[in-house]
This record gives sequence, C-alpha cells and structure tokens, in this order.
Amino acid sequence: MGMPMIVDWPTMVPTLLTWFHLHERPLAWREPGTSAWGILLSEVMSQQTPVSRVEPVWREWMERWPDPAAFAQASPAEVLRAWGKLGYPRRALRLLECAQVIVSRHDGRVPDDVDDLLALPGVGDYTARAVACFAYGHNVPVVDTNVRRVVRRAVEGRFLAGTASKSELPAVAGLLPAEDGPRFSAALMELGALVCTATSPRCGECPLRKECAWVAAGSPPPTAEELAKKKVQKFAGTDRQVRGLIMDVLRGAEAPVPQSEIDVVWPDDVQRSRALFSLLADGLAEQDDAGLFRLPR
DNA sequence: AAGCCGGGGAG
DNA sequence: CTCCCAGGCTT
Repeated sequence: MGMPMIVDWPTMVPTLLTWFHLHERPLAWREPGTSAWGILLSEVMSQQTPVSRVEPVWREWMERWPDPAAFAQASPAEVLRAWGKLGYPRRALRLLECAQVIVSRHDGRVPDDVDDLLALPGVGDYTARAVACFAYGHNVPVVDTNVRRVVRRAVEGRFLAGTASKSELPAVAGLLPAEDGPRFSAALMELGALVCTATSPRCGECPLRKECAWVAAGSPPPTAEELAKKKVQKFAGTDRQVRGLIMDVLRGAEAPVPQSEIDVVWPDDVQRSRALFSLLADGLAEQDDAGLFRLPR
C-alpha cells in the first residue's frame, strides 16, 4: 500500500552507532564477560516484560543459578517463586526445560547455532537470534518489536509495526552492516525503546530524523486500517488475571493450600474453576494426595 | 493469521 | 481508563 521510500541506509549506520555509544543504557547483562547463559536468561525474561522490571530478578538468578547445570536441578516450585511477578509463568517453566535440554544435549553449554537455539523450549525466532548475536557475536538479523517499528518508520515511512512476521527478516538482514552487526542490532533496539517509541516517538531527539522516511513523509499518523489491526488485549476480568491471582496465592503459601484459600481470590465460580484447571493442565500447579493445591515439585 | 498467556507503569 | 512491553506456542 504505502509507497516504497528510497532511504540511504548505509549512511545511517554510523549515525546510529554513534548515538548508541552516547545513550546506551547500562543494563546488567551488557556488562563485559556476561555468559551466554546470562544473555539467554535476560532475553527470555524480557519477553513481554519491560527490562526495568527484569534487571533485579536477573541479578538474583545469576547469583543463585550461575549456569544451565545449576539451574537445571532446581524444582519448578523454586523456579516459579523466583520468577515472581515477571508474568507469563509458563516462560519460567520452559526455561527450566530449556536448561535441562542444554545439559542433556549440549553438554551444559548454551548453543551458538540459530537452529540449535530454535529447538530449545521457549526459544523462538527472536530469542534464538538474539542469543547467537549478543552472546556469540554472530552477524545475524535480530528482529524484535523495536526493530520492526524502527524499520517500518525510518525505511518504509509508516508509523505502526503491525503483526510480527518472519517475512521481515530478509528486510532487516539487508540493512545489517558487514561489521558491527551485534552492535548495530542492539542500537536499533535501543532506539526503538528510548526514542522511536510505539505511540509518541521523540523525533526531536532522534539521530535518524534527517533521513527518516516517516518524517520525510510529513509524519503521517497511522491509517485507520493500521489502527484497526491493533486490538489491544484486555486484562482486567480475563482468565489471565484470575490465573495470576491463583498463582500469587500458591507462590506465597508455605504449605499446600485448601480449595477455600483459592476460592476467595475471585467471585465467579465458573471462571475460577476454569483458571485453576488450566493451571493444573499447564503444569503450573498440582494437587497433592490430600487434595491440597501447591506449586509443582 | 489469530488468540491466548501476567502484570505493572506511563499517559 | 488504554496502551505497551527485547515473544512464543497452539490452533
């Protein structure tokens, strides 16, 4: 639909790298010497959770479980409590399975090959490339929500990121400089996180504003068609909220809890039962011989 | 391609 | 209140 814009991307690369050098956030996992396990952990924790909330938990985990082998021996209950309120606790369970696979099939070492990484539980298209790139320095395209948004705007001249798609990989791959790929990808993500933000981009602070296709086009607002595709997920009143409330009870309980302690978290019997059942099905909760509920051992 | 899966903080 | 966040998995 939108007319293709010709952008002189190569000239933007050094500009972006210079900006990154000046504005990079000092995230804990960016410190030199961070292990591949540390990178993997940071990426999984950051899936759908802002990095500001991730950092303190990441530090705890790295101290407690410094490598995959140490973590692989933890119990699901321990892991879910340590995960706390990072959200989507299934991610924590998959991380445990992931570490166990790393131990059993990769000799306890986080693989550096994208396909090997993709085969790990909880590791998808983004995370696999992020680990290959940021942990091992491989020059592979890393495409997250930030990169998609920045490329859509700066290169294609459109405002919204739209739905994630593998088809965006080649486009980003074409932008990757032969040198400094990891640095470049990190800079692109950082620009999206700090400047080229989702709803209110700070174009006045953007190092690419002179070359940005969206700015050049007059900063057109998102089209009605683009807005219609957005559809933000509800949270209040959904099963996700009820599941979260139940998990909060289980995490905080010293001993297995009776049904009555779960019943008080939500008034709707049908929805509450559905949520509890789904947690059991997901392996996020279990029932002991006495019928009490607890985190999985 | 669309729906589901937590929770918090900014606007 | 709505929106978003270094996504992944299932259908």
